[in-house]
Amino acid sequence: MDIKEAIRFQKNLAKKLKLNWVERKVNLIAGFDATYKGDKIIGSCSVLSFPELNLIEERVKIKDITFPYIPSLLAFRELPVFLELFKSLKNYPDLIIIDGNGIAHPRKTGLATHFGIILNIPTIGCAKNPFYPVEDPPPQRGKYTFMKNEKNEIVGVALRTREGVKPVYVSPGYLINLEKSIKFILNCSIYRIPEPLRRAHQTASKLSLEKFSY
DNA sequence: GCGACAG
DNA sequence: ATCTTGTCGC
Repeated sequence: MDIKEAIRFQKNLAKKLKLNWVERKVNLIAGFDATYKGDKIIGSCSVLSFPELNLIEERVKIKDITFPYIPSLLAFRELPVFLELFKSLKNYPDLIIIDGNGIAHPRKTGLATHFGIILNIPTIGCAKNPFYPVEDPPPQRGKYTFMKNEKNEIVGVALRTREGVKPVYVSPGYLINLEKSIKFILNCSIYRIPEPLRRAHQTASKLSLEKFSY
């Protein structure tokens, strides 16, 4: 898969995009994150109960890096590890939060959206930095400002998950709308980063510190 | 052509 | 993302 093929793949993938949330009970939410160590990528997944946010299951997986980091093509770098992690889960999550963007992406197929379409599961993108410029929201928890793409369409928000702390950048991934995405991210957040993601990140970075991690 | 640009 | 410990402050 080269760059041109990847972009073509995304354009085709975008045809399958759906953002309708089917109302139902959410009991398990999983977070997926990745960190890097030399020529390896360490993927991690944490499954938490909702709304209690207790850790139910956790998986980690180390693989060789097979694609460079190119903005807008992050999925081709991180998705392989995530797919393996997902298959290894014994507890099937009702919703997934991904460290990255959903439709806040030039072709509306950020990592979270790509992931959701491939696995046919609801996903939300939650990034630590914005893909598009966005105004900072008021300092109170729960406040947000809209993020627009190059066509001036609203594709996400800068959301304050904690009083006076830098916001996170939320965009729907697949099978969920923006309002529900905001609601779930807020209900999962104790600190700045929503718990499922925070736990996955902790586990991945902890493993990357091991002397022998292959 | 130049600068921007998730992890 | 990564190179990296302690420290100041709510």
